[in-house]
Amino acid sequence: MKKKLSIPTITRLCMVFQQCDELQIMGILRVSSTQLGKAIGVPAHTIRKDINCLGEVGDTGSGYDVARLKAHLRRALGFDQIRRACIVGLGRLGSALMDYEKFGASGFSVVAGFDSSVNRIETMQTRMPVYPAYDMKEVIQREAIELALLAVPAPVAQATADVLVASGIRGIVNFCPVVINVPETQVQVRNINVINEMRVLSSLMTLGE
Amino acid sequence: MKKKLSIPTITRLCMVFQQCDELQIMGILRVSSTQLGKAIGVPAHTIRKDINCLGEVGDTGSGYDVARLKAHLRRALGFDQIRRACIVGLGRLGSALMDYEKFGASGFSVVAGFDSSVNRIETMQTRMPVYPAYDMKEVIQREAIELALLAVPAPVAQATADVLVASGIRGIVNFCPVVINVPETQVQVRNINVINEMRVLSSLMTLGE
DNA sequence: GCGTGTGAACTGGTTCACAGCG
DNA sequence: CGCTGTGAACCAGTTCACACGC
Repeated sequence: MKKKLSIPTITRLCMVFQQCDELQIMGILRVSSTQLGKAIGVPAHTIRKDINCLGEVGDTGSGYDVARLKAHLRRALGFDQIRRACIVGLGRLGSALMDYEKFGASGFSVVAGFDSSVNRIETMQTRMPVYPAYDMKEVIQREAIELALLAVPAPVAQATADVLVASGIRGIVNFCPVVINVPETQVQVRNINVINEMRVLSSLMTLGE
Repeated sequence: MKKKLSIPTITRLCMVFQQCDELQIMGILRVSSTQLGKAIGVPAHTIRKDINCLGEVGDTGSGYDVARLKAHLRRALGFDQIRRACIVGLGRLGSALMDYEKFGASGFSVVAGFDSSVNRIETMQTRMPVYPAYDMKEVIQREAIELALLAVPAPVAQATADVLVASGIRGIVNFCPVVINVPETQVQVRNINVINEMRVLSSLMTLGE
């Protein structure tokens, strides 16, 4: 029974996908909603509802076949093709991301880095091509890059995002602690705001729940 | 009219708090819900509802006094005292976080770093004290550290979290792509999962909305 | 008229309960 | 008997609409 996927559902299904990967590596063939729920920290009902959105996948009475579940998720979430990505802003965070080797195993291929400071680029020892900011549009189009990890200083975040949009990028993970404005029909955005998460955490700590 | 704060509400209020800071720096004294909403990317209704949870704060008809609003938020969210934090795991991400100077201006004081690799610690040039992992409990208690940024490799995340809990930590920002289990009544957790965010983004891109 | 405060309506996601199958 | 699939019940957060004050 196919249904439209809500964002919380998508988020959880992505985690289920990850779990399937790990289960497969461990050689486990079948898994129940209870086990999945435990692994990703949500009740079993929720998992079942979520998985149901993809149509019937489980064998009633005996859980899910890991390989089959993973295949369904791959198609439903669009993980068939690997996505070409770039990192914009090579300060501490940007270069940490550049060194993060897990991208490859996750269906992403980070093929370029950009920074406005030529010095920084020159002193950077890396196997990934790095370009000055003014080449952004050209490189993104030439390399068919679909998504960007935006890790520039907050004051230039919007301007940089504008260039990304003009370059035809389709998705942005925004690490800057400001809201960026993009045409929502063309470009998807996810925000990761470390300071805000810390503040929320701090509030939860004082509120005691 | 005081009400209990939901997590989405807290998240937005933290962003409003941040906005107040910036407005103050710019010397702006008053702000409307419309302006705030635009700045943090949510409709004005929502902002008003959120702010209302703190009791009456705005002057009917003429928006909010920035200083007063900020003061209310500070008290309601518990930003009076600065929180002592530590960074656990000094790989690329951990050390990037260590260099992130914005913490100070945000009410946090990062007073220690921990890593299991002694080599890494020795070759690290930094003004922040860095300790081997086996000193974690002792240092956390001695330094009265309340929260931790957990950036260790995924396989040791749970074990490390257990030590943090045993050390009496009160909050964890978990950067590892696994769910960590902690006694929820004592310790608050917020997860930041970069790979999962990228996957969600990718799904949204294929689903075209 | 603009902007806040707030109760009422609504929407949609989560939780429950149970039928059905291995 | 355990586990999935699913319709129904529930609940929470969001959105709306309007009264009141500047």
